[in-house]
Amino acid sequence: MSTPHYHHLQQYFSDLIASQQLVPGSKLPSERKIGEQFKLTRVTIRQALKNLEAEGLIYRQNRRGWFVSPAAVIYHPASHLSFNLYVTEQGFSPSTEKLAQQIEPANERIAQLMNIPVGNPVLYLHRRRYIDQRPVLIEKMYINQNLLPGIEEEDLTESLSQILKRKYQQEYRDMDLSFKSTSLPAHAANDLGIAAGQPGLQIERINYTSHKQVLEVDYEFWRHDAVTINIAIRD
Amino acid sequence: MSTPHYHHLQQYFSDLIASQQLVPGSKLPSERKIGEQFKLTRVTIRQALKNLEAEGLIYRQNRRGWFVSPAAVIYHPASHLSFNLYVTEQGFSPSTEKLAQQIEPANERIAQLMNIPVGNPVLYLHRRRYIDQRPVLIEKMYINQNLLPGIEEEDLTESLSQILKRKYQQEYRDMDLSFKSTSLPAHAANDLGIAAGQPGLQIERINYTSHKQVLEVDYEFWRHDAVTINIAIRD
DNA sequence: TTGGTCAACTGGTATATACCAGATTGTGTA
DNA sequence: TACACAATCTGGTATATACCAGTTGACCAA
Repeated sequence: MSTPHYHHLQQYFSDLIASQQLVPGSKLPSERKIGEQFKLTRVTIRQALKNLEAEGLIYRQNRRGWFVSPAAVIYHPASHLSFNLYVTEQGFSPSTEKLAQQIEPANERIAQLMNIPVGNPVLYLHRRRYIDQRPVLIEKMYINQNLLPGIEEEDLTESLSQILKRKYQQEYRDMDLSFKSTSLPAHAANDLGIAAGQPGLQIERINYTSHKQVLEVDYEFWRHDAVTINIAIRD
Repeated sequence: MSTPHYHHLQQYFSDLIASQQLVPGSKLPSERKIGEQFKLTRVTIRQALKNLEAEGLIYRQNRRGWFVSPAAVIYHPASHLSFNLYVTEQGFSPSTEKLAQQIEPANERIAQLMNIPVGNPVLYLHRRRYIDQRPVLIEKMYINQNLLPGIEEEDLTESLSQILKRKYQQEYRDMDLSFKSTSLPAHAANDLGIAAGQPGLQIERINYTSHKQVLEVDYEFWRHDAVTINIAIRD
């Protein structure tokens, strides 16, 4: 067994995608069909498909099939551009869905960051964001409502940075970012409609006002194949 | 089948690790042993182990076994600290191995970035870096030797930033960073001694001199469980 | 003590098979 | 035409089994 069978399969689909005989969004044949064609069992085929998934070339929808991944969007956090803006600029179609919005008592971490007592109310916002109808990102944010009175009355499917600018004459400035490549936790995988344990990218983002106060703490859970992060460091 | 069997197994090992009954570096029982204990087949066990691997809790060494992952090191690219420094500061023991060093003709991308003709010589450096004896990172760098005459005579297992400072009175300043969570390409997986297709983090880094010239282009391939990236954006 | 050989052990790859649960599709009825 | 329902298709989970290819450790010979 010089090179394993699944490797040939990987190469086969990889080539089809590279040569655009399979275009983003199109459906692969079912695992059983591929099995007939290549005389391989589903175990072997799934190994190949999972590897392609890890490469970011394909993705699956539960019990619907495997699909070719669209190109990843480039996320440039330092630019302070909103999701809607940078996704649109790159030729994709963004949308946002609010899954939950409520006033919550601050947990320890949030309280410490926002310099408020533990248990004080913060605005919790839970959103799902799409690129071309594909759910790619779950956001869970904690907003310092002391700094943004009345924020909970806004349409929070809108871009937050827009609301900040329009209503509060504030802009995002300093931020702390933390990235970790790891599988998606069950809650995020569920929200994205994918099996738990699939690879993902987790981001923690802390946004500050121009007066060094914590405006918002943001946890993002991305499909790993949906995004590339670019940052320019300028001293 | 309310919750799948592999999920119980995952929880079991996850708990053992969280409660430190299994400490970083220690070996899990073999897949067959686990199978006997839990009356499950290897297929099911491997599903659980692969999920734990994706979470970053365990990793494998080819035909040696599964091991508990050490804590991830925090990489703070904007700090300009060398690998040796930040790894040491976090209580780990770094080491570096030079895999290749040669003068190479610049490819299109490198040439364009460095503003030199395609095919002009650049210094190519290929290193493997370890944390506590575990290979975690493959580096492939292209160095603008026009800006650093004689660089090829230095000990290039050393920190490059040290050499820059000592020999050339230069320091890292501006840089462009690009992150992508994807599986490791075959060459990097090989160099890390792991099976191709395992999850990883790819970084492209372009380092500039204080005069906006490209000093070095760096491709990094990290084990995904070995690193968390932190960046502070300050306008 | 050193070096080599070999058996046992490990994960890696693969076949064949089965049943489950959600998604889709087609059909027949109201 | 609109709806309900059943058949079918899809990936998800799992068993049982087999052989391959590096790794390790024990043992023996030089």
